[in-house]
Amino acid sequence: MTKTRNHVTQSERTRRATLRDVAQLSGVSEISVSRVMRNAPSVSDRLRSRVLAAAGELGYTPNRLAGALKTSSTNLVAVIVPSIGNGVFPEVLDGIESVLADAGLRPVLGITQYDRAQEVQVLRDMLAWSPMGVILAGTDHEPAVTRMIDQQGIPVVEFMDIDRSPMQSAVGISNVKAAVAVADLLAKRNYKRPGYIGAWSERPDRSKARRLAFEARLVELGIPLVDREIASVRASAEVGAKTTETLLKRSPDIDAIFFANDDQALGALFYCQRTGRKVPDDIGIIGFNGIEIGSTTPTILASVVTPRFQMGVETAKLMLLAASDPSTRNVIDLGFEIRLGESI
Amino acid sequence: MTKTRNHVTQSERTRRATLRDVAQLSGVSEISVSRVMRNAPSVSDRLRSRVLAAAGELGYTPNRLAGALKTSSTNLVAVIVPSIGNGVFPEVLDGIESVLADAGLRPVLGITQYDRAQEVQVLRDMLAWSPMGVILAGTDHEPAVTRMIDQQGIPVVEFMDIDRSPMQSAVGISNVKAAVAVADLLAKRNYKRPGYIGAWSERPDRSKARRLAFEARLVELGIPLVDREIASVRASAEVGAKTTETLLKRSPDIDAIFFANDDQALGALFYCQRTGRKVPDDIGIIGFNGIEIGSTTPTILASVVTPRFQMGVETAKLMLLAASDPSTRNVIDLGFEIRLGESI
DNA sequence: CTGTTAGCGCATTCAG
DNA sequence: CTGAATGCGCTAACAG
Repeated sequence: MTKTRNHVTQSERTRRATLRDVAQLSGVSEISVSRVMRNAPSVSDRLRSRVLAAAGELGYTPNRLAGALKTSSTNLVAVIVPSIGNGVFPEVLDGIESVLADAGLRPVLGITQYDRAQEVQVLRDMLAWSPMGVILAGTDHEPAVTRMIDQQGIPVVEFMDIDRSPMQSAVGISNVKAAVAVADLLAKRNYKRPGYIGAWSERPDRSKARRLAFEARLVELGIPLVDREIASVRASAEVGAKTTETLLKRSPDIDAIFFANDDQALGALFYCQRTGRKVPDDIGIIGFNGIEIGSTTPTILASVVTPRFQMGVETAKLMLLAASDPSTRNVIDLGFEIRLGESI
Repeated sequence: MTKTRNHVTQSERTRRATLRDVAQLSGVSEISVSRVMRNAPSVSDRLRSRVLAAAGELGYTPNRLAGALKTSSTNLVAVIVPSIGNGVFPEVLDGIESVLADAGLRPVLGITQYDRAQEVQVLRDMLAWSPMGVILAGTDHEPAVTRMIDQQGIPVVEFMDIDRSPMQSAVGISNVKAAVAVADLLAKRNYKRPGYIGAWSERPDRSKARRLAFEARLVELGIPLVDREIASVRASAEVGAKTTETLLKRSPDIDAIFFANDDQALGALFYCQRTGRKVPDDIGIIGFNGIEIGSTTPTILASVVTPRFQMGVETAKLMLLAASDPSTRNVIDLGFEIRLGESI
């Protein structure tokens, strides 16, 4: 009669309800409760309602650890990004989360601080939870990353740039194309002495790839780069002002600057305003990312506008697709748009 | 001799290695492998190295689902915030993650879109994973939230404001004190006709509480609020410019505006600059949060600077403390600082 | 220091 | 449509 379970000595008040509790209260088998909770087919309405009543009474919540152990599949998605405090990743994450949430999936967050070794660590830790998929920033990873993901046999979607070929699928823009487009724009606007400013020692590498493409194109156009300045610290408006000052002091004849990000570009814009340099007459400024504030400044900031939220959305959609069809191999180029603004 | 496990029919190539595999290869018991993997005490160096060799060879990774099912404890922390795309939360999250990561804990992300019902849903879903703790934004939640967390008996830390009493512990600033300080500042600077601008229909409630405290204090000071404008959409610089235009058209004699956020305040600053209004001579502007760009504008934006990264750090630290001592009940007031800038 | 036993809570067989 | 048996992979609690 009574189930073989007499060690009910421990304080029952605090114990979480299980399938068995619901089964006993409603007088059905555990498996029937399981079926009801999962909305599995083949359950009579009568049984269903009895079970739901009992579950409600006990405040039963399925223990996903147990379910996942059995099925070895979870609704967790490992999302690994280099940073989160500022910059572009929060907006991408927002897009990712909005799609995942609608599909009943949960992002588990990992941050690498732009450190490839940390990416491996974080991924290893997350894979121990058997996530149903992995989302990574960039397409440049340690071999161990590829190996570990292959071994688990789960989908992976990489987002940001699509200049390298991804492990499976990727969503992003071509940084090379963007760099070329900016160089072409500078040429078209008759700038002759271009400069470049970056930050954070060009972490991640894709910003360096972008710069190299920019410089290469300038050479082709016959207006080679005059000078560049790469800050060692993270990008910010203040750093933008400082690097601009440094660069212009060293190479006063620079007539346009391409910035690796809008934070620095805005700092430069304000710096020029304070020091009486006319933008774009004395110096042209163009940034990267197209952050919102730049479109409201008295001199609207020129910038390469990247579709960050949408990038997250498409990334998550691709994850969903790959979940239902593991053979999915897509590369989605979302393209970019150049906001000309008034600073170039 | 051979373990009772002869259904090794399924493709072995793809199966993930388990404790048993490592145990068999290294010729020890499963529990010994377990102890080695967890760095448990009482393991001889010889055994340890043998096990590690075998584990390495097999590429063994512990399955945390199984471990967690057994111990009913995880290294997951549910982190639930209203939004992530912009604003203050990414920076707080950054602080949270940095501390959690060092402690071997992983944030699982939930986003509520400022919807209390969604907060309940998301929390319920996350609790099914038996997180070791919960971190929530704000101190205003559905009763179900409190009930569910109490029932699980896990620590919860709330961050942002500390004007209400928290479920257990909280980290943040007093929005009331901040509002009073701004009102006092306006009085001291001899502004007589103050206005207020907010956005997003005052979601979350704490921004409304801040406004009400601001208005109440103004009455005490004898300079009651002249007019206010609350946008229904999310805050942005563009919205800041528009709401400012609306407000000033309706109440042209306003001589200072307190903004619910710096995005709108910056938009206002640029708007005034474009339309020839002198800041702060014609109109004073003060924002909220102290975002970095505001400190580099030609007219430096006055703002209430909130310690967002540190808020995340202290929140996570409190979570760690509560994990080791469940009786922890702390409220940490991080305070704020008013950056006077040049706009007020 | 090392091993044996016995589940954690659920879902996949396979029978009725 | 419903149920009984079995084990996912790991680890506490005990031996030895």
